[in-house]
Amino acid sequence: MSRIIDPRDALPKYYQLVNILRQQIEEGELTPLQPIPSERQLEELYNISRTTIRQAIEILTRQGFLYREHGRGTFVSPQKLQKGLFELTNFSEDMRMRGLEPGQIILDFEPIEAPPKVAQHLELPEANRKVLRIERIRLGDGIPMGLQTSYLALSDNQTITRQELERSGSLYAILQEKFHIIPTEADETLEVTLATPREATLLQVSEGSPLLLSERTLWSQYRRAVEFVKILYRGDRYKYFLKLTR
Amino acid sequence: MSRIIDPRDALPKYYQLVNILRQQIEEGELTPLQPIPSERQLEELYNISRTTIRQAIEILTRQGFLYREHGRGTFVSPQKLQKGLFELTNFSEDMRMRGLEPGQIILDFEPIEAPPKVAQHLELPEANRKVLRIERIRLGDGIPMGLQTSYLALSDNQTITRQELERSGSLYAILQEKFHIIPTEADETLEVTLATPREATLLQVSEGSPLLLSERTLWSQYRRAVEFVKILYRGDRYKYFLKLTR
DNA sequence: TAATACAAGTGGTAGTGACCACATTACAAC
DNA sequence: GTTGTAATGTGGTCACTACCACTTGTATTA
Repeated sequence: MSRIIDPRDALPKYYQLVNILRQQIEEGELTPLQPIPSERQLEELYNISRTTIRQAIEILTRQGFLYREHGRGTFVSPQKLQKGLFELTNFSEDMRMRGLEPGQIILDFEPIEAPPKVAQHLELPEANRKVLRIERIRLGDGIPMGLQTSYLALSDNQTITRQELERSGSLYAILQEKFHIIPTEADETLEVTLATPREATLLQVSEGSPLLLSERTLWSQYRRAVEFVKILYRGDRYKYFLKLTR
Repeated sequence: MSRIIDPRDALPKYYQLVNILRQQIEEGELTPLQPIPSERQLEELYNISRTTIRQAIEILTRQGFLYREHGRGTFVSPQKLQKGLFELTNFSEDMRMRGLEPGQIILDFEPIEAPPKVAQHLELPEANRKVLRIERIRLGDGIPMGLQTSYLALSDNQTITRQELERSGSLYAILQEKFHIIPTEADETLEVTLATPREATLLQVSEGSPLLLSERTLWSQYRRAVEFVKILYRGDRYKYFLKLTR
């Protein structure tokens, strides 16, 4: 990582500065509660305009790395506020963040007619309710963590094969690389349920064990509903992390 | 709500524009999936600079009201993405959003020595571990929804009385009005547990019923840990809503 | 007819300059 | 010593300008 801003770089200058500052924070060069150089000083340091600098600081502030105090300066956040920022993550990322190796067992992979509830969440027209149903056991270090059922709303010319999913492991990666669909927003609900006999067997818990049920509707960058996904997490193994801001 | 930007207004211009646009969206004057006027047109319309306009649109975009497409324009989000934006809410706000009348029964209100786990989350020094413990049953339309235990880290000169809490109902309102402490960020975890006999009685469920356990550490605008709060929600009555972005 | 090139309009990036609001410090006046 | 004040430095707001990247529609060309 370079420490200067290169105008010829394809990366915008403000983003180059974001990277430089974040690196300095992560490497401890800038330490928590200490002020970073003022905006005018950064102008001098990197030979870029204040507009650009403010754009970079705004991003790092929103991400929780920095905080500003009017009239005093811009400061590095305590670590507590730096990591685990609330972001839209998929299961694999989630597991890796917890230090576990993600894995999966594909139980089902077939196109079906969407059930009413799924059709409603995906806002499918009556005419075409074909969705791809994928059911998987999700593993962390080889141990079942959750049972995931995805319903994908894809166009007729967008197809995914079971082999692709087995190879890649991440649905989101396939969506992005193959169809340029980027998951940008999601609605999610969390609630408690009890394991049915089938769920209990698959998750290796006893029948009636408490589970954490997450239901999520995923939206692409074009504001189109892409996926409705249900995940049943083992109540004894899974804890949900959030970071809230106002 | 005025439809023009007043330079003499104490409110910054970009924020006045935010209000104008949001009102137009909420009143249906700007409809979902339709483009709003381009940045150059807004310059003409309101006689403000593009810098200011972009600042306003950036806010509405982040809040989910608008989305931008490079080379095409800026558009109003489908309703789905407008409401229930992910924000830090307190119990009262949460209940009202669900159309329920919030209520409470105060079970405990006393200063105590913080238990180790609480002290750790609040990052209390060994020397002073006094916290205010408040235990409440939270009601929605008179029915128990959750059992909440708060631990407040207040300075010696910051005191809250039980009467104040009974009158106001909202701890956050008191913190803000009396001490100018604004809750800005929080870490939260969600998991599943089973009701102990005491919890079962208080929540009017049977012993061993599944509950949703939320643990939250709250931070002020000055990056100081203010509150550690545990809420046990009835598994059969409560569903947690989120909106995720990336 | 189909492919290509161009022009116009959109948001994205960047610089400059100005002034305001707020916090802190140093210093003078009391 | 305490108080008030001015200077300085910080982030916050705003205007104006320029050019780039991307999308779309239209005209041109093969």
